Amino acid sequence: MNYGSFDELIHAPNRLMICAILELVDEMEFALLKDKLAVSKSVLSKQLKLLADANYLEINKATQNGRQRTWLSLTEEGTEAYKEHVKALKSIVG
Amino acid sequence: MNYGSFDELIHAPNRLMICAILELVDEMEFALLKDKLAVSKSVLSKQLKLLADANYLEINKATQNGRQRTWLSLTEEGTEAYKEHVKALKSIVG
DNA sequence: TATACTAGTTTCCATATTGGAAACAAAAGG
DNA sequence: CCTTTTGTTTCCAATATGGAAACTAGTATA
Repeated sequence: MNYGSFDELIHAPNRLMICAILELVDEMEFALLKDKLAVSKSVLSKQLKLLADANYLEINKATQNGRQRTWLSLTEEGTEAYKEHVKALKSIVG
Repeated sequence: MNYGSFDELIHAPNRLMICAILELVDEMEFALLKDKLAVSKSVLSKQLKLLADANYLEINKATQNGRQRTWLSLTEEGTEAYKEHVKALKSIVG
């Protein structure tokens, strides 16, 4: 039986939300994610960097119709870590 | 539909474990809980105080067979808050 | 080209959290 | 008394968190 692996990096409220959202929608724009979380852009940027540094998150920048956009998505490693963390959570809270 | 109420006090890893354990077993001794969490007594004492200050935890001291023992248990308010937090978690992680 | 705007990033700073060791307190036993 | 047991509180260092402001890069506009 696999009880999952508790991941403190993912557990923090904002980062848990980020992972949960990105796992569902596969990818999302910075600005939209910022609105969903209701945090400042500096805070979001820093939380994203933490996830990216752990190879949990991919940050893709592109220009569309003259607008700069940043797309976020979990890497495979990030998705796996998130799923493991969810397992761990479930084994804790039942 | 009730999505629960995310509770940062409960969410922190050690405190989440404390609540999860106490919700299951109803009450537990300080020393045993300390072993389960694998933290120092000062750390456990402080986390317990935080929960107690929020009226989430009851701390009962008694002397049994000449030994001082401290029993921990969630209050009704604590149990309720924990359950709400678990709901919130589940609504986040699916 | 100069200026302004958009979209994030990084710096700065203040506050909060976390953790263990050590000092302390209280109760019980010898 | 002195010691042991069982937590609590203090002390101190390390990390985390958050927003505002400064900064950067790309794009648009005059």
